[in-house]
Amino acid sequence: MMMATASKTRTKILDVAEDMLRTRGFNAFSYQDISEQVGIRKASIHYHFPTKEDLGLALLERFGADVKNWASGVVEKSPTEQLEAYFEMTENIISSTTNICVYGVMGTEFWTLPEAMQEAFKKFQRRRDRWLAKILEEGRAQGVFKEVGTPEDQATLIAAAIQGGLQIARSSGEPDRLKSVLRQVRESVLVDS
Amino acid sequence: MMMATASKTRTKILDVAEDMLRTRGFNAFSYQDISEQVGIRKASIHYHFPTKEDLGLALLERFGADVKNWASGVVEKSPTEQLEAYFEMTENIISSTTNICVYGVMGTEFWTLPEAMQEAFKKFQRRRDRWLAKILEEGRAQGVFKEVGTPEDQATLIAAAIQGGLQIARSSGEPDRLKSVLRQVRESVLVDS
DNA sequence: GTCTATAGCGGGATAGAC
DNA sequence: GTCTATCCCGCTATAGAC
Repeated sequence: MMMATASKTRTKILDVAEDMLRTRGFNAFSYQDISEQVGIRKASIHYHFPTKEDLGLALLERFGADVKNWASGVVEKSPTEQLEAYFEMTENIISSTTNICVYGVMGTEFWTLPEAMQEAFKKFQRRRDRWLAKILEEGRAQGVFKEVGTPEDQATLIAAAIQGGLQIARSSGEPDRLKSVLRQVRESVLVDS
Repeated sequence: MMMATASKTRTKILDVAEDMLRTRGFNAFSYQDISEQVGIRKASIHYHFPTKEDLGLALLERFGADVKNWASGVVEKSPTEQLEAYFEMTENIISSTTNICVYGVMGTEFWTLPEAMQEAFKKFQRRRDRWLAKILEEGRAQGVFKEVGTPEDQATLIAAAIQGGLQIARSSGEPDRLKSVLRQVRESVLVDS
């Protein structure tokens, strides 16, 4: 498998860009912003990522790999545990107070993104939805999840609720409202909760 | 009650700005964009809204009035009918395919907005949540809604799910996924659905 | 109220030295 | 790989004529 070279500077740039993407959105940070936090001049960033679109695609690629990695780390667990692990990961996002999930940011900015990023994002999003639907099917088969509508519908609800919940939690100044969402989702999924 | 003068041009500017806010976000449209659609020069827009922050605040003020108006139009209906009316309004947003709700846009762009807009948005958002919670309480009292967690938690879930659902529906290119969300929400709220 | 003209800034991006 | 210097563009905003 081809792997993009992961120099230290390149990684640092991606780290900083990811953080700003999550707090401000893709269009609201600049090469100048990155350069200040990384400690190199903005022209140097163009060496690693010629255009901002390249940077955005690299971010999406890395997100994809991170998610895959995370999923393979919990794949042996039970459906209930996998769902709880997913909730926990969600709560970690909000713990840095200003962050929200990539899905929400790009879902909102969607029509302002370069076409290649739109396509990459669609695939990225589809993977999440399929993963969720699969977990739900397994849980239903094992009798630990409620049968409420199709697994696909339920997966969409969960993804949507978490995505919106993160936004509400951070923009209302009440981070605990994400917990409200997770409580409700849990009740709607788990048998005898 | 003080009413900002609503000249025709001013209204037209707000209409165009609202549309672009919903499709692209607050930071991703310019006075130039507005001027092209309204048919006047961009300098003229500054006569009506000296700064972009003024324009943003005017938009939020109008949203508030619109919502109030809408709510007073359904206030006599039953909780179930009010909730259905709310769902229907949501579906109307997505019918123009590229639009999403203001809550989602500003929730995402939150930390890039001028402080006055952040405050105005918080209040705007709080009103929606209180409205939803009140409907849920009434429905429970009348025995037509399920008692799942607190009304506040459930209101947050519904708001979050719809907000996220609109984003997923439009960025996945499958507008019907909003329907999935609404189906699931309906099932989680209505008794014997 | 709308216009032309322009200031002033910050954005993405490139050239070429080191 | 990183630097300085620079280009071109679009943005918000203002000045002043009409």
